[in-house]
Amino acid sequence: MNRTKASPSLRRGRPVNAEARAERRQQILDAAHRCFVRRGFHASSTAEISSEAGISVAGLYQYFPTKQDLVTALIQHELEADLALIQQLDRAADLLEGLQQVAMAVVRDSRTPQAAHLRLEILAEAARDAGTAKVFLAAERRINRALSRVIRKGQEQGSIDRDLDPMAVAEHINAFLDGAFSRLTLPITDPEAFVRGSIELIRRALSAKS
Amino acid sequence: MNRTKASPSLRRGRPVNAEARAERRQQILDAAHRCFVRRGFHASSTAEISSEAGISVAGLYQYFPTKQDLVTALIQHELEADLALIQQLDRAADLLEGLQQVAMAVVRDSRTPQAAHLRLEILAEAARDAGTAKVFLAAERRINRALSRVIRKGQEQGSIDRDLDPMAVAEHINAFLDGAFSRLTLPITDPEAFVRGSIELIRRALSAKS
Amino acid sequence: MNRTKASPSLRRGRPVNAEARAERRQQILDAAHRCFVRRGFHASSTAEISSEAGISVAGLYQYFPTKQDLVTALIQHELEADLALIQQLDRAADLLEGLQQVAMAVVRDSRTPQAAHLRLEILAEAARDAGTAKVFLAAERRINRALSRVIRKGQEQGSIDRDLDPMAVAEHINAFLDGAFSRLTLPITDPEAFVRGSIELIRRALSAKS
Amino acid sequence: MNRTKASPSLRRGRPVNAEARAERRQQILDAAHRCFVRRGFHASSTAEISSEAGISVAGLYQYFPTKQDLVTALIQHELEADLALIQQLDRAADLLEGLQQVAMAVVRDSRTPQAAHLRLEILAEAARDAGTAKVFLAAERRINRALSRVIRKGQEQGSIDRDLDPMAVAEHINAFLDGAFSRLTLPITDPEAFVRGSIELIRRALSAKS
DNA sequence: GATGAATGAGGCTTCATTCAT
DNA sequence: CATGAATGAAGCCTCATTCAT
Repeated sequence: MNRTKASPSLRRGRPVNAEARAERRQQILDAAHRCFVRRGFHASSTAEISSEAGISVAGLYQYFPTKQDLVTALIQHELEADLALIQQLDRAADLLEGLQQVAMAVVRDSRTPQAAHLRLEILAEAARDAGTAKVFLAAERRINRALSRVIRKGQEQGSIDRDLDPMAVAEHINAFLDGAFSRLTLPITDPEAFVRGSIELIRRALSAKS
Repeated sequence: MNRTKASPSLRRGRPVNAEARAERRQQILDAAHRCFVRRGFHASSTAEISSEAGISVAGLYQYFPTKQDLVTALIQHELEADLALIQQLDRAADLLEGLQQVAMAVVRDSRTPQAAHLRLEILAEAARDAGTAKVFLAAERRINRALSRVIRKGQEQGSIDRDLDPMAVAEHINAFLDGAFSRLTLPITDPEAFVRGSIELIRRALSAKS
Repeated sequence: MNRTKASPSLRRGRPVNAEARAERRQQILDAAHRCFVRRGFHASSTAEISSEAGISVAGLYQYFPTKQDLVTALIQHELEADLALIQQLDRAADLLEGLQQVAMAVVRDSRTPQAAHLRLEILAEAARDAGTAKVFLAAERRINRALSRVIRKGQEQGSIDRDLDPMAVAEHINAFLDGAFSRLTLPITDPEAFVRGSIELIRRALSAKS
Repeated sequence: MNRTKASPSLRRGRPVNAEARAERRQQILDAAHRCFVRRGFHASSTAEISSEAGISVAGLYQYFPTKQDLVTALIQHELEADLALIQQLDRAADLLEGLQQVAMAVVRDSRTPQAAHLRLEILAEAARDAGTAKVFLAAERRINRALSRVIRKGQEQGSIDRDLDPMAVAEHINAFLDGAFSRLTLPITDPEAFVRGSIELIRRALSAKS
């Protein structure tokens, strides 16, 4: 009866296959990523995802008790990747320079249209589902805080207008970038030029008046 | 030549009631709007939509031969409403003033969160489906042209920097506004302040340097 | 209330549009024929049939109160055509010669595969539905009687064995021909040779022993 | 090379129970058989079939991914049974004697009207659907080859005319028997006498001239 | 008489999920 | 732990049929 849960205290060290488990979990998340990017959250079936992950459907349910849980986990995973991206800006001397560099790297990445699509799916899911909205806003706050730190640095250097409220500006830039990003899902003529223009407008908006 | 259409007065049987048909069609689109806003395109079933429209499922299919057709029609309808919104700017003396006014009116409208959600669904659907992307881009071009006209007016008045390319700026503003708009689907503290901030940043980006 | 049926005695001669009605009816039967041949009875929808007939669906229901009625009418029509075919044999001097001629004419007709398909649909429908079976057997009896007359003529001429029972032979030939006919629906190599062989075997079966 | 299939004993999870699967599959085919005989292929719904098989509709789809696949499988199953029937003739010393015996056994079997009905459904489906036609013709060829072997044996014994082409005769007999068989779906007076007459005619057609 | 408009019932198929092995 | 097997509920769509015009 209590065999499966028997005396965890008797197990020394970390559970035997925690590593393999985490690996499998990631494998599923990757497969889900590919599926969601291809067809969206709702149009991707558990069968499709598990097949893409090279696992049985029932197996999937041992890692995510619900499809919604899988969706949520993937969203969280994705949002963390976004945070990592923003944190790259910290390394750049100048916010706008850094933004430019990161943005150009992103726009040149062939996987960006898919990433942009996924971002839209996430925004839409947050609009539909209050739970997702909460998760999204929590991640958003961390990102904005990171971004505002870089902005403040820019203000100290003088490249960004000191009158601007760093946190508010962070929120707006974030939103703006989402808008610009959403265009990268579409077959537009010159994505690179488009992104360059976006960055340039942001620069104009933030730069200290003479 | 006109044999098949000759003498419509001779047409036997019950005449087509174009008016009632158009009305019913709109009634369905309205119901679909409500459903799509509530749950998104894919999670809304034809049963749900037709029930909301006060019609049978089979009846729905006399107006839209496919669920995707209904989705597309609704998207087109929505995009046209967006165009109308942009055209309101023409009436304002100044682009930025006009933008401010329209934006404030929008943010105060209680239906805006839903409209914003629908906008996200449309963007996501465009990312998924090439046909929708085409429809979207076509509408986008019309909107951008209208917006660029207003921008040019601003440049002539001197309120907008003459070095900026009106069409490119229109594209970016449009994208930026989408990003800002997407935040209105979320339970943020002060939407009005947020939008005001967005407009202010756009003003800074566009305004002629002293 | 009794307007539609009002005083038929007051109408002189035949009802006003009996002719037009019969024409329309035939027009529908022809359309149904084309549809049934293409997809069978059950897979052909009233919408498809009426569209093929250039009429509204509701219009169809004024001529055939039920789809099954239409099917039955078409079966009857088809069976009568079969009877007419058999009666052509009467004109030939010799049964086997006549059979040969009719069969060759049939096998060379490009519409024969379709006719053969329809014949199979009719047989299958008769196997499913007792009502159709009755209709079918009634027509069969008339055909067999006609055929047996020709056979008797052949016996009198000496070309057919006098020991054979004309009616029984008619039944068997009829069934045999159905079997041979059913092969003409399939993409076989040389239909004409096949039919020739069939007739030849029948000839051997019937011919008087030396 | 055999990496993916390596060491089946290492396969994790519940092992496939091939036996139970085959049994269930047959159980479904039997149920489908009953339904198809009752109402034909197109009028039998998946709900009806699965209910008759004591399985859920979704369960049905684990064994046959499509209704058409089920139909095709059943057709194939049926055609193989026909082949087995023909192969019984091999055991008889004389073709015509054997034919007589098999035919009498068939006509006395109470399930024959149903089998005959199914045969008609198959022929009709082959006329409708090119894929089925191909399957049908392939089976037909095997049957004809088996039949022609028996015929050749008859020719060697002298009971069958040596001038006849065994393969051609096989084709015709097969077709003729289909025609005769089709009559067994109908409420005719004396099926046994009818079949006896059919065999007698075939005997006359094949027997060596004195 | 003929058509447009509407609909309940039902068709095939897929889904997320469970459970014994 | 992982899989095979099963399923109720639901999804989209089509059908034969009716009825007001």
